[in-house]
Amino acid sequence: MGNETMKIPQATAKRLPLYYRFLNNLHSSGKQRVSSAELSEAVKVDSATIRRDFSYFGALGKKGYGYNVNYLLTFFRNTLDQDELTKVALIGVGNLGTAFLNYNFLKNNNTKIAVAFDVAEEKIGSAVGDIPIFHMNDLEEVIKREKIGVAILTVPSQFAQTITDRLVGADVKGILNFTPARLTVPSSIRVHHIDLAVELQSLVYFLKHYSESEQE
Amino acid sequence: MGNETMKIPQATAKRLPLYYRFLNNLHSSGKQRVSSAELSEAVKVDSATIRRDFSYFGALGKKGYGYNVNYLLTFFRNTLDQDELTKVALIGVGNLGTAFLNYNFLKNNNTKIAVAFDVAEEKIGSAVGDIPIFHMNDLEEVIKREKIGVAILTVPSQFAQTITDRLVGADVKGILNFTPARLTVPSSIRVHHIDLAVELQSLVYFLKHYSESEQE
DNA sequence: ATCAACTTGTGAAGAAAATAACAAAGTTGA
DNA sequence: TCAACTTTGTTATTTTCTTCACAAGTTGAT
Ligand SMILES: NC(=O)c1ccc[n+]([C@@H]2O[C@H](COP(=O)([O-])OP(=O)(O)OC[C@H]3O[C@@H](n4cnc5c(N)ncnc54)[C@H](O)[C@@H]3O)[C@@H](O)[C@H]2O)c1
Ligand SMILES: NC(=O)c1ccc[n+]([C@@H]2O[C@H](COP(=O)([O-])OP(=O)(O)OC[C@H]3O[C@@H](n4cnc5c(N)ncnc54)[C@H](O)[C@@H]3O)[C@@H](O)[C@H]2O)c1
Repeated sequence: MGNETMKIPQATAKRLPLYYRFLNNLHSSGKQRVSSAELSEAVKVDSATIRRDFSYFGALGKKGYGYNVNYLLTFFRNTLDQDELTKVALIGVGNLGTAFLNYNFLKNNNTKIAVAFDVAEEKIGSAVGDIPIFHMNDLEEVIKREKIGVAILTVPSQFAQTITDRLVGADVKGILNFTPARLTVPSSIRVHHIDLAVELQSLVYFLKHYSESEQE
Repeated sequence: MGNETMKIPQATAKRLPLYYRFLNNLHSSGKQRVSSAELSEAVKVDSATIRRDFSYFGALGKKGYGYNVNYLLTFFRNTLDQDELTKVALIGVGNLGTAFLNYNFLKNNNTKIAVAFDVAEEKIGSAVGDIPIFHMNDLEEVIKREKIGVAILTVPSQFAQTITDRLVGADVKGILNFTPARLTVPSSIRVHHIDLAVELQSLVYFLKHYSESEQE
């Protein structure tokens, strides 16, 4: 109930960046106020869930009025630490890695891919955009020097665990893992798996076994 | 309880492809039997959850023994329809789209990206690997001709909804959406959102607000 | 044969998340 | 100023998912 230090539910935490993005859209389009019902339509989350999510941070809205877009936006910018930059390393500049380097994660964003690593000699020393590519030999040194806190893993899966161990040793706290490998890490390290093949497979499973019925 | 037509929990369904993949690994490495505890260590899912998941399909294991890898593998191959190919279309052959086309989703897999679409003239008519790139003008015709059931969306977000409407019109039943747009679809269509920016943001949020505590 | 060691499958409990429903408060327009 | 309307914040309820814990069956060594 508005206690900033209280831990909010994980499900809520995962929706916050989504809310933030849509509030930015609303702001850009000049909208001054918004109701949970409107927001619900835009982000496809039940309006009661949205009100509940917001309520963990206190009373952000006004009865009979809704939410003030500017106020909410400022609030979330602070809550999501949008003004504090988290530097990210990308390991494995292949198909997927290159796509991420080319993409600008920085739009309305508090994260930046600052450095990349690979083992392919022809890539070392070059850069994608303004992101330099280093050799894996320099991993620990560069990560510590650049104060990298998060790594994106896009290497062949058989190397994922070894590299993870090195990242943990270099004090990286969070890993976004795109390889199919399930990583073993100390409990203080947070890993988010994004398993594209599993996503596609499970979509197909749902289509075959749940058709003509509910949406997720 | 072993009734094949019963709908299993969604959370379970999302884990099935993961189990299948690891069973394949075990099989390849010549393992004959496996316990829920071993599997748990490999896929990072609580062993009770694994036993519960399997139990929705009946009694697949043996007390005191565990599970027979071959039997389980065959069972899941059927359950996941691994022998029936689902053809997939990819829309938007840019950074991300090209990475997916280059990647072989087909390994141990029942899905295949069969066709791709774009609007950039220089890409039309060419191919990535064996996947031809068509013009968006031909979307409906090609999708119907090729009997495409699933689409992967990797276009700029402002075009996502319009293209989605066309996909729905062309009888596509499932969409894997990589754009930040939240799509409006009839309830018979299933959409899985993979929002990479949100994943990165929420990872950062967890690191700042949940550190020194539980894993996901 | 016997028995200690394993490991499943599941009932029961617990935890987390989503949704319903509505009193209370504020807004809007006449 | 007031009445009709809107919309929040929250309490209660429901749903979904996870985990515990253990009886019961199976194995494998002796
Ligand atoms: N591309 C996709 O669409 C896709 C889809 C699903 C999953 N994945 C997974 O993502 C990962 C990367 O896929 P990709 O298609 O980009 O592969 P890729 O082969 O194109 O790229 C891998 C890159 O990692 C580099 N690399 C190899 N060994 C390394 C090491 N020890 N240290 C650092 N870098 C090393 C390679 O030089 C290469 O640049 C794989 O694990 C793959 O399973 C990719
Ligand atoms: N690349 C990433 O790392 C990344 C990360 C997160 C999200 N995304 C999202 O994925 C989507 C694609 O990103 P990208 O980096 O590949 O972009 P991109 O610009 O490299 O590729 C987009 C492709 O879509 C094509 N296209 C444009 N309009 C089209 C239309 N009307 N119909 C069909 N094709 C059309 C373009 O010709 C281009 O080939 C975007 O919505 C982006 O927000 C990408």
